[in-house]
Amino acid sequence: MASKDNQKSIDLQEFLSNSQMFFGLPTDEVDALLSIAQQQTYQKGETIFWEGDAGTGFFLVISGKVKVFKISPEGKEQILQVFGAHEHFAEVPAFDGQPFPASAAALEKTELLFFPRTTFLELIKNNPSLAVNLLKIFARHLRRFAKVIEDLSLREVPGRFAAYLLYLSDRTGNQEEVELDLTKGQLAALLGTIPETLSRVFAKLSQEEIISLNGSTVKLLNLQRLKVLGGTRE
Amino acid sequence: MASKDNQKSIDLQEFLSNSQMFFGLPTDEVDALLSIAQQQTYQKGETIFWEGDAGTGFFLVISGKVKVFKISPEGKEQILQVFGAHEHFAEVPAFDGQPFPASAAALEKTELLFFPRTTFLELIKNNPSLAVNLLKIFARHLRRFAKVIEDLSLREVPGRFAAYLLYLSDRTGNQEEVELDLTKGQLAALLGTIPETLSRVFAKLSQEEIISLNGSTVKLLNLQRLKVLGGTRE
DNA sequence: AGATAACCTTGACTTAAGTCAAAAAATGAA
DNA sequence: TTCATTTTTTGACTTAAGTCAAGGTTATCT
Repeated sequence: MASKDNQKSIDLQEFLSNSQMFFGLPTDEVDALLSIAQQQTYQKGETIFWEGDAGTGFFLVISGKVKVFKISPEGKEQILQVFGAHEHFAEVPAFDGQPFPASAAALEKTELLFFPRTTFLELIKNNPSLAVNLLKIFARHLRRFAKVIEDLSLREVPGRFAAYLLYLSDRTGNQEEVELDLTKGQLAALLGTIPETLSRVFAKLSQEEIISLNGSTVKLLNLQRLKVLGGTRE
Repeated sequence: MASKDNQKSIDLQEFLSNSQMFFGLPTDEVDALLSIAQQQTYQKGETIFWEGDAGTGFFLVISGKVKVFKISPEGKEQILQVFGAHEHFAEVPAFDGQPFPASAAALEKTELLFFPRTTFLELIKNNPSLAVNLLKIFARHLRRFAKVIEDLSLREVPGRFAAYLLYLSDRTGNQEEVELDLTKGQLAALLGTIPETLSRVFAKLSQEEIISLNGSTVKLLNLQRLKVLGGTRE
């Protein structure tokens, strides 16, 4: 019992030290953090917070997957980002104390660590390296968002989809095939479209033998044409 | 002569101290900065940097107006942001040293101060308050970008335009009318559309007597309906 | 002022992508 | 496995917004 608990807390310690946010933080600070952080569990589909709620802190994903999204009055959803294990989200409201700028929900059963804002702010004050970590995180988010804006405004759905496949291929280093980590519906919401449209894009690209689909595995049959579609600018 | 130069440098000192970035910075540091910053002048339409160029520093607008934008291979432009006097841009590449994520050009004759990256990084290291300032700036940009993404994905052009008018009205505190600070073409690029479409939206809203247009002055004839269109959520 | 260029509007047309509805697959719980 | 729920696909249709081209307006420079 006691040893199991101990094991678990050592895991979390590693988790924190390996996260972007707390990288380089002294061990005793990490321990202190852990005693304050609250572990939370969400079931698939459960809401973590709604856009407009008071920004009381930020979250680190221990396991599972979370979407951060905006939703229109008509019910259309735009996923801003998906976060998996070791990643954290809602750093901006935790930093500035303003309401959450978007909503968050669990895409599957998810375990989170919640860090209250006050703890977080004190920690930043006492650890300049944390401020630098946070700056790096914000900088990365800003670059990502700039790309999303570009995609939504300057590219059509097949191009966005192709770019996403190339991104997955790049991440895993596999030029042959990629594994979709989201349902088609969620993927549609991430790419700024709706399931019907994405479905037709799948059909078109399959028919043109640029990709082929087995379950959630996408074979990249024609990287050349995929790159043209995805507009590999480099 | 000498007194004129002196006068000018005092102005710039004030400029720096009043900018978001350098707010609260000790006077001697500001002086040191000024001796390193390079003053630059750009004519209307002139490019300041291109997306992909090495991120060598950031810019503070002394006078004039600058657009930061992305452009598609087909030539469609999406303005990410417009910066006027007292505002600064390209902080992210200055911070992370990666290439500029977008291009920048002068919308009118513009005077800038350029701060080389190296100076900037040293300054951050020695002034924790500067890191906090930068965090605030990044946080604000992230919130803005999240809204832009929402607009592009979940709203149509009339809604975006109405939201923009309401934003101008809010900024100036004038519920009766607002002054457009961009040409229609630039406004179209800011709202993620093209001049023809924006022109038709103007026509439609004028015909429905929601707004009326005199030169660059837009009278807000029906705030109610404008708010419905602009989707004032809260 | 007059001329050149930049910008804006309008019309006719095309097209990407959304809507709605129904059927087909896939998933998961009993 | 079987049934029920959820997800995905497909078809027919609509619509917002882009394209192209022509005219009209406004601004700018000498």
